Amino acid sequence: MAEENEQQPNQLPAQPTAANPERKTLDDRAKMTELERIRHSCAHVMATAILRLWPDAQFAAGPPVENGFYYDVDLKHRISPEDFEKIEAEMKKEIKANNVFEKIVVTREQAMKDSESGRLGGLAERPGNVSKFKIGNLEAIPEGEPISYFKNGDFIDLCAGPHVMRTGNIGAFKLTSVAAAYYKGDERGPQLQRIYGTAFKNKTALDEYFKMLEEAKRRDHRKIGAEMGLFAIDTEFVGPGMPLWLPKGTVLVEELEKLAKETEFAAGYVRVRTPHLAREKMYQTSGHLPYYADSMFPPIELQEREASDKIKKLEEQSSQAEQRFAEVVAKGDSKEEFFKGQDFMQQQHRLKKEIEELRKAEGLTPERYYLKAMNCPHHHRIFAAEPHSYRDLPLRLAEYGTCYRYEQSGELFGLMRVRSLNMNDAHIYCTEEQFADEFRAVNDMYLKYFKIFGLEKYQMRFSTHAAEGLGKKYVNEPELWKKTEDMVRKVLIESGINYVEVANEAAFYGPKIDVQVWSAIGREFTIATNQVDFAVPAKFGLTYRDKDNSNKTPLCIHRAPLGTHERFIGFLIEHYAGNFPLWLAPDQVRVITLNDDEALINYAKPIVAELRANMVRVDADFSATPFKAKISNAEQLRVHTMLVIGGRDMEAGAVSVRLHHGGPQGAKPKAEVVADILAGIKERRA
RNA sequence: GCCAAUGUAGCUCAGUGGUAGAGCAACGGUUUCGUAAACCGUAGGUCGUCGGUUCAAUCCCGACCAUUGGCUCCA
Repeated sequence: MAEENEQQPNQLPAQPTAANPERKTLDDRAKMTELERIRHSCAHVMATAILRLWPDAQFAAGPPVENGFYYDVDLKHRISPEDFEKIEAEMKKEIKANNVFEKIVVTREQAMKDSESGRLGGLAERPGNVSKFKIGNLEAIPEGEPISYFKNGDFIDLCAGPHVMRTGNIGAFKLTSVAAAYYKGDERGPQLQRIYGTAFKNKTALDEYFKMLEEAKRRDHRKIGAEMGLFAIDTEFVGPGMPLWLPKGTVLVEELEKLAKETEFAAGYVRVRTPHLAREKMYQTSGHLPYYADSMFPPIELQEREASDKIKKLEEQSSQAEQRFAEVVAKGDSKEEFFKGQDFMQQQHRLKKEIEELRKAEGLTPERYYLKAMNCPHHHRIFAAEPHSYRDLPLRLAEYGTCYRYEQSGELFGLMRVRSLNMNDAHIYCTEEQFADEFRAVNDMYLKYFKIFGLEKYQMRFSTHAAEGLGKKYVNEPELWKKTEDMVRKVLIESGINYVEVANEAAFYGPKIDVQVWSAIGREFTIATNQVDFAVPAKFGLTYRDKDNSNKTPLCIHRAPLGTHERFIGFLIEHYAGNFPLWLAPDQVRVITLNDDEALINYAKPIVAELRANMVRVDADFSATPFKAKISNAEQLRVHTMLVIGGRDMEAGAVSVRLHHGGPQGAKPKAEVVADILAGIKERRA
């Protein structure tokens, strides 16, 4: 299904994610590296160990993954990290035994029989404990493909291999975590326990891996964000997933917006602004509600229309009945009073029911407003606000729009996955003839940005629809799908962009191209997106007047090359490990005097003033604090450029430059230094 | 939302069934120094929240909230 282009060396190969293990072909398996074989074998050893401790365990799938391996197990006992030591001890025994991984080719009938007896994925036959997941795996093997077992010691597993020769070939391993996972990744299916581990050729490589993880933690955007005072997430008062940008983080936000505004202005975009809310009708019309409602915050409901006199009258009667009932209850407890009370109660009940029915009949359902989860419908209404001629097209509407998405609680992740987000959004309305050029221009813009940020490790992913999703996941326009997908593919091929094509991942309104990047800890994210929309403009009745005086529906390109501030900045923090280039650095320059000598301060002050007058983010440390400490403070803040001033500099009309992480650069004439700083910012030097 | 782990001062972390400590940061003072951390002192905590067990809970138990690692989902 995934059709792969040639990979550039700087791009990662497309990999099935842990979530969606594509069934490997025998060809793929033959290509498994030695490390992957070690890890796959280690998964078998782990299963062996788990069975010795809990013989009734049922195993599903246990492949090698990017940094190790896992095995999904169904087991009554909840495996927790406390159990790891026990399991690892059993694993060590199995490795020490140095059992051979023996391949046994069998018939489908034999495999089915061994599944039913519980033998597969077990140490022995387990009557009454059918290897149910192995049956599922067996059924997934195409007719004609050979069926094999791998056996180490008593453990026999349905497995196509390949493995290492002996369990003793597994050099070093460690169990790392336990998680819930659905069988075959299907939410509706049974939930299994997924035990993760990792394995390497030897202990040194294993230690190196954990050292690397520690390194990665150090550049985690959540850690650096706190250290540098970039953002805060106040879950108690603001809410989870809704970051607050602190002053220094706001610098990053505004620098990115500045970059986007300049770039988009040059590319012929116009800017618009839209509210954060819209009526329910907006999302009914756009078609988002049926596809997207789960990801949106629940609506704000307003009672806008007034009820009819008839309802008002009934409501009055109802409240009177309620009052009388209360009076009766308060008065006494005679039989007569009791029945009277019953009457009022029944009366009220009847009235309420009648009122409810009337409200429904009169269409008095409350008016609903939704927080916008995307900007496109608003932009569509901007298009609709004025009549358009083919001469106006392409019309490129840009906005850093604020959106709100109700992401599931377990999905939130620092700045990378949030509930309030600012999107580098724009919608390009164009004719079919203009489409290819516009689409290409958008791709060029991506590449321009990536160059500025030195972004080298990314993957372009072209997501197309799947026929079986038409009318459900995707708008039911089979011909339009084909046509637009062909157009996009053509542009991609023509512009020589390397990409991976993935079926059944498109937006509901059209195919898209996502740019995937990886966070410091290896998690994958879409950093930018570019989508074609051939469906929604028509739903809003958007048209332009063409040359032949007919009304036509424009195509729409959604694009967000800088993604969202939240994710993009989260990514940049990790990309630069907090050591931002001068133009982005929240603290660009700090002027530091050797001591608090008045002459030095008087020499330094005009330099600070000149830089500030040129919009440089500069501050000064003229304090009596020991000089080395002043340097250290500035380094810890990650101030990009430190201008150090002592007596020698003053006499020479110079300043000594020190760069964060770059060390002392020596003394230079102050005018030269100032000019260089200003140029570096203006050029957005790396 | 699901599974698991975690939650002690602004940060990094100790700690105990008898109502809490260290380093850094902050604040006050001393210190006058050429490229990553001077010295002394002060202040700072309902030990995530709520409930339970107990004479007594930060510690044991439960629920909830949040974060983290995964799953599902996604910019």
